[in-house]
Amino acid sequence: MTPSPDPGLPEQIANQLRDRITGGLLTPGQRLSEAQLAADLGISRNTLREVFRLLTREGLLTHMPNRGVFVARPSMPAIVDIYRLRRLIEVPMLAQGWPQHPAVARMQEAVDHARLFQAAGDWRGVGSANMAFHAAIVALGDSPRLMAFHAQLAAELRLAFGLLDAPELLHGPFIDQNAQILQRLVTGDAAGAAALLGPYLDQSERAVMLAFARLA
Amino acid sequence: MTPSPDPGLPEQIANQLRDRITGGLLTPGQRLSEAQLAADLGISRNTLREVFRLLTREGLLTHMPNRGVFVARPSMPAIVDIYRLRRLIEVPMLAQGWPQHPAVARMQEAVDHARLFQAAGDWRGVGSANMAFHAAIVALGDSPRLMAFHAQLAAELRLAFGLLDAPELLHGPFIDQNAQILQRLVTGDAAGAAALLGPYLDQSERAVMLAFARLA
DNA sequence: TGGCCTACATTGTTCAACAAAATGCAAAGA
DNA sequence: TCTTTGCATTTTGTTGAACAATGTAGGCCA
Repeated sequence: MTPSPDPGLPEQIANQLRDRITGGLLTPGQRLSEAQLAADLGISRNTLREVFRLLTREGLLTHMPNRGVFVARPSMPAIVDIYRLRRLIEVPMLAQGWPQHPAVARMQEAVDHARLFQAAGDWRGVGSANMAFHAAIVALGDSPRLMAFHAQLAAELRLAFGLLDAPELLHGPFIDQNAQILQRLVTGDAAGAAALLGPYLDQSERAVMLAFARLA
Repeated sequence: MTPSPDPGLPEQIANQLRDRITGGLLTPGQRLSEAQLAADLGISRNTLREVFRLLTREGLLTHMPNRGVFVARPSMPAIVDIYRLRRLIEVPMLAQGWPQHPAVARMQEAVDHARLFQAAGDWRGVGSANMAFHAAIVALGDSPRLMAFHAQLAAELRLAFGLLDAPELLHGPFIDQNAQILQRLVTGDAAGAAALLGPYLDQSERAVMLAFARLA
């Protein structure tokens, strides 16, 4: 996601925490104590603070002044917002996509990986491959800023996925749809591909909302 | 911009630095020494580091590992990218705008302020009012994430404005166009307003590019 | 029981120190 | 003279401890 020519320690720790959060080890709403977590991770409080800033900017943590940081709690409005923005971003980028673009290879790769993960029953892997597919769609647009923004949305969405069960319903139906979109794109029918993507995202949003409603 | 219920010290310092940068006190490409700047601002190195993280995320500073932070140098591709994203964001938000939305009042306010600043010959003020107008357009969409993203783009663009001369050419022509867009919106013609905005942004981009080319 | 007040715990910020990395300079060699 | 190697210096990266400021919890008193 990030081009990351920066093997800085805070970024490494941020990756660890990201995995813990999206992996469900940290439950949403949970408070993260600076002192204790710093000791757990073997880093200083100051460095951990920098990590918190990073993840807060990404929407994975919520920072309340003088009260501490908490694992973000995905809300219904947040999910609606994220899907609206995904439509706003991904559909035009796909529509102006061009078959020889390097990102197309990454789309193909994502489709293949998703199939492999599906065969192995690893639904979390399928979800990651799915997200990689959509990141590649945005990459078609060659806008570094838009890619970074979309990556943020994806991270926040993964947080929501993490606490939902029924991963098969969330990710399964989209493996073949991804393949269809990719096929239209490589045959030069970018408009047709984009036309598929809108309903695709609607369907995905409905699935998430349903699983989310079952929670509350 | 930021709802900012956080009067945190780093944010305050960040505002100061933002002003210094967009105000042209710091020249692009200039390196900022942690120790010296911390002493100048009367804060600790650690806190300054946090400020650097903030402004780096906003695109105003560039951070090179183990080398320090530098004032970002606006590039031609960056400007092209920013304007493309502004079109992608602002036009749809305006098109789905609705006359009773609270943000409309902020658009009106921005138009009025721009006129006042123009009368006073304060072109930098006009530029700020202009940006407030466009921020209000995005606010029509009621997406907090999109507003934050757009604010980032605006900050980066202000950096480019700061080092360009001819502010009258950059900001002057758009005062009346803002008023026209607003008028169409309040009369319920959101589509017409959006139709004006596209060419408007094209014209603005051309003006920036021209001034920028004169620099190099 | 309900509201206030005090003690405690946590965050916000600073300071001083050391390790790691990059920069600049100077000397040695071709 | 030009290049290259190595060293000293400077700057960043990270740590740990300290203190102030704020929020929280529990007990006390009416």
